[in-house]
Amino acid sequence: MRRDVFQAIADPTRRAIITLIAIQAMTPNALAGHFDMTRQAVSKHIRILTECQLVKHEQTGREIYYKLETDKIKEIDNWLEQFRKIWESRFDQLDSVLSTIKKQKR
Amino acid sequence: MRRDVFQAIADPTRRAIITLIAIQAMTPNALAGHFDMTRQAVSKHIRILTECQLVKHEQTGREIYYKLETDKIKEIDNWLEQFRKIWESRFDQLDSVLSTIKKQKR
DNA sequence: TATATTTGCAACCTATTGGTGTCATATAAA
DNA sequence: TTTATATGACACCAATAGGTTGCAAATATA
Repeated sequence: MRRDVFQAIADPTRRAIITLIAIQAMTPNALAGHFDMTRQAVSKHIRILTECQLVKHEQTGREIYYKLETDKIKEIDNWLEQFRKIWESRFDQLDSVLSTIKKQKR
Repeated sequence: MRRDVFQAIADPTRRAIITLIAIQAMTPNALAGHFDMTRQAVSKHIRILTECQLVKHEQTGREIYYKLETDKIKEIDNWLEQFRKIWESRFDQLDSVLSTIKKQKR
């Protein structure tokens, strides 16, 4: 089973779950109330999020509260880092200079 | 067909393609040389990347050079923005204070 | 012109994904 | 103790994803 952070955030429901629990910890039941699908389906998404450590839980009685594990979100941020160098550097400006030269040649 | 940026970067091959063309524009043939799969499979990935505008192309003769469209990468960065507020703020520190209090109670 | 190269597209196949309903278990409430 | 509630795990199913091969079209080369 391929289970990495990128695959986890690919699903819109899972991204919504992440956003919801980022604000405050929630139980699966409470989460399910926000979606047009069964509690089991939502639980399956939570399971995937848990498996790739995007989410941690805390049990109080029979209720389980899920909350966001920000460390793994940072992993996505780290991947983006390589592109920030491109779009924040002078490459973009250089690129537009080059295409201007190209246009002038025609 | 669900086709958004998050689904596009879910696949490891597509992430590798993105990284490769971020450095320099490449043809599908050249790209295929980097992977253990057929050129058609790589082309299919390129097609998906093109459909969600992560990639743009430029034809010169019979060769087509693909290059990264950084704007769409920024979309991912924008989504992460909401979490940066969490992990860069004092919430994390507050959280550790709260759990310390919790431990002392036991 | 005849041939080779680069590419995209479609048909096809299998594994995975995302949903469902059913059930067992643990805790809370009557 | 009996009943209600919250949850996870399982079997199942349809749609999708990611790979394959084969082919047609456009451009470059002999």
